[in-house]
Amino acid sequence: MFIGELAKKTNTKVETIRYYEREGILPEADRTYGNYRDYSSAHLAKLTFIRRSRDLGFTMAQVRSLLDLADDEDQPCAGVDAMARDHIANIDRKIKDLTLLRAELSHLLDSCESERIGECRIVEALGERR
Amino acid sequence: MFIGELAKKTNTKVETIRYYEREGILPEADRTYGNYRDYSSAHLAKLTFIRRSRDLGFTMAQVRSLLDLADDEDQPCAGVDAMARDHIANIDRKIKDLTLLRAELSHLLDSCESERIGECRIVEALGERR
DNA sequence: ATGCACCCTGTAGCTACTAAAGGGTCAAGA
DNA sequence: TCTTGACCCTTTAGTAGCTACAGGGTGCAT
Repeated sequence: MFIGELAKKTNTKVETIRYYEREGILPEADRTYGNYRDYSSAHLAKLTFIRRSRDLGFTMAQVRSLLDLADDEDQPCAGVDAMARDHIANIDRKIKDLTLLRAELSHLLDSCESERIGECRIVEALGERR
Repeated sequence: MFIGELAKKTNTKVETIRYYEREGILPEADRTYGNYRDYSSAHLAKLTFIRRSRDLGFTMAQVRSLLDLADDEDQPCAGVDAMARDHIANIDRKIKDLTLLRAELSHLLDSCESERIGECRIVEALGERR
């Protein structure tokens, strides 16, 4: 299968696939006589894994670790489990920060009732030293 | 005031301040005889505004718009108000996405009870068939 | 005069792609 | 057979928002 087909099947841009190859996260494909990359179903599986993981918010470094862990069949599941837990903790932190942010912004909005920027509380509040 | 002091007061890295100047978002400072940047309290106020806005998750482009809006004292507050509302909508989207993500990951975790990676449901679920 | 903290410019690196320039390959249709 | 058009190739540079050097100069206290 050529790169365009693989791209379609995994919902990935062609350039991104070549980028993954350059980065060494996706193994190099065989080449046809005309120098086209020729992918196997193993490539399809691995790229699917990578994309799913990235979609879930894992960084490239984390995906690399996941792939390393997954490559050793006899390793305990615990490593993968730990990474997932860690990632959930990160997500929780982000959600908390965003929620605080939202409250602050919405508070600012409540205080914006004047007609001119000169009296705008939002502008004031953003420039104040705290 | 020299750049180091401004950096301390605004909790900003020195390099970041110079970057803001290069980007044209913070006006150039006067220079001393020895070519040191010499900042005024107007710079302090503007940088504080920029940093607060960035902390609230506004992009550089948005901060630029906010500054433009704020610079015209007679403009109605509505522009700033609209940007804040828009930003809140973005934040709500992000929170929603992260919450979904968290649910998915936590679901994966529940299914991880085997001893070996070979049977790890997380790895399977992510796309790797072994 | 010497040490040290601070400042300067310029350049390159980071993440995870994305785009574009300038070309080659291949199958189908006229 | 020739041409068209979709696909592929490599290389390079761009994105956001900083951050980190390298290789120097400045200013002040001892």
